Amino acid sequence: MGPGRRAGRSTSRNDILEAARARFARHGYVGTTVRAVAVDARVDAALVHYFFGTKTSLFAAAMALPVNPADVLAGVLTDGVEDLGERLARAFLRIWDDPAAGAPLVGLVRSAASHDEAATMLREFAGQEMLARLAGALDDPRAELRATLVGAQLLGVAMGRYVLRIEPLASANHDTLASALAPTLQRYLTGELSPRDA
Amino acid sequence: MGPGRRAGRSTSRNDILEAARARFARHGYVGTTVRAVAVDARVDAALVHYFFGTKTSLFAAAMALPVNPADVLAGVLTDGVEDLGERLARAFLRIWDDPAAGAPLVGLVRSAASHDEAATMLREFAGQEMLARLAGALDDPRAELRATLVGAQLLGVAMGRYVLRIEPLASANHDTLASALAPTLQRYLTGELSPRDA
DNA sequence: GCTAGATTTCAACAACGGATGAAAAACTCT
DNA sequence: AGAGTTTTTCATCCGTTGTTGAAATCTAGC
Repeated sequence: MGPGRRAGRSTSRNDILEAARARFARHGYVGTTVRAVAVDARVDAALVHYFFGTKTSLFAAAMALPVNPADVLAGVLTDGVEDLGERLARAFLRIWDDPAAGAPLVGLVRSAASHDEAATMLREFAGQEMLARLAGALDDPRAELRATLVGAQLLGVAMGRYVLRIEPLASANHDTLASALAPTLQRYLTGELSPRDA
Repeated sequence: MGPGRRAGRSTSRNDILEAARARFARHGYVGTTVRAVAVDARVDAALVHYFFGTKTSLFAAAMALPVNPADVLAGVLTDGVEDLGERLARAFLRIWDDPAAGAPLVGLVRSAASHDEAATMLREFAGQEMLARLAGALDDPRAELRATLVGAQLLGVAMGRYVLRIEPLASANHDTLASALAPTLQRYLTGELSPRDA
């Protein structure tokens, strides 16, 4: 093709971002190469560096979410604690089932498993930001443990349904799943943690 | 040091295995290099290949579990379905809290997130072997969905407590956690999946 | 049309990773 | 003691990766 700018408006920056999101979601941070992203975007590898500098900042740019989950959580928390389990389950599934938000999240989780920087990213974000806020809304001596139990259940669904795609969980109906999860979350949030408490 | 065999009995093969387990558990398959394993084992990189051939078979050897979880599950399943949630939760935590079995499992999960071969390994093993057996013990039209819900909850605990080490889940007491999880698992196994079923 | 800036490829480098072949040293068995 | 086997390092190969510098081509403002 030869060097030099192409005629017309350039979509390269966006092509690269989309290709990067797909790669990171499928192969994680370490398993994704700048060159492979460039091939997917039909672009030279140097262009990736021209737009984004280093691989790490490309990752950061690609993992930027269209919605801020902390805001979604804040919205869910305003309506009190009574139906919280149900509303939480539905909001969670809605975000993850949306490809625009789901792909970066899958990439983040995949990368967090084997890349320290991504793990820190996820921990600070999900841990400090979201779990702390959830625990703050609870008013219970074991609020933090309750919040992490909720987090563990949702993380498990994220792994099984969206990352590993285990059937029939991966294809399960949105409502069916929400109904199954809601009582679990509600018990972790406000119910008796151990049967002997009753 | 110079080439040639060292005096006395050699522990190198085992040193390499232990170093590999630790590396795979911390950095996953892709993030672990044969050279780093060799350094940890205080051995030349070529020796790793001498003993284990390829990196993939080193991984397979390092991920071999001291106990077969499928057997543990079979044992748990013999005593009927009444207290199954409680027994399942305890057996799960017992295995993962044991370092000898826990390290390979953490390595497997970490690697599964970003390495296709490890993902297949985990899927075939946990999916076909364990979830199918669990579903088979259930006698319910939605047995498979129930089994994967149990799997998702346990996978979430594995990720949060052992892989990402999110507090206070990571340091939570064994019994406290088992008590909190047992009702969830029991409901997924034999309870009403959706509140409207009642 | 000229000039400044933006976009694009090419070529290359330095580091790293998995893997191999050869040679050296120790052990085993007769 | 000698032959064969096992363990060990060294040197090296070859492919891959992140990254950079230079040059070429297009667009925009004057």
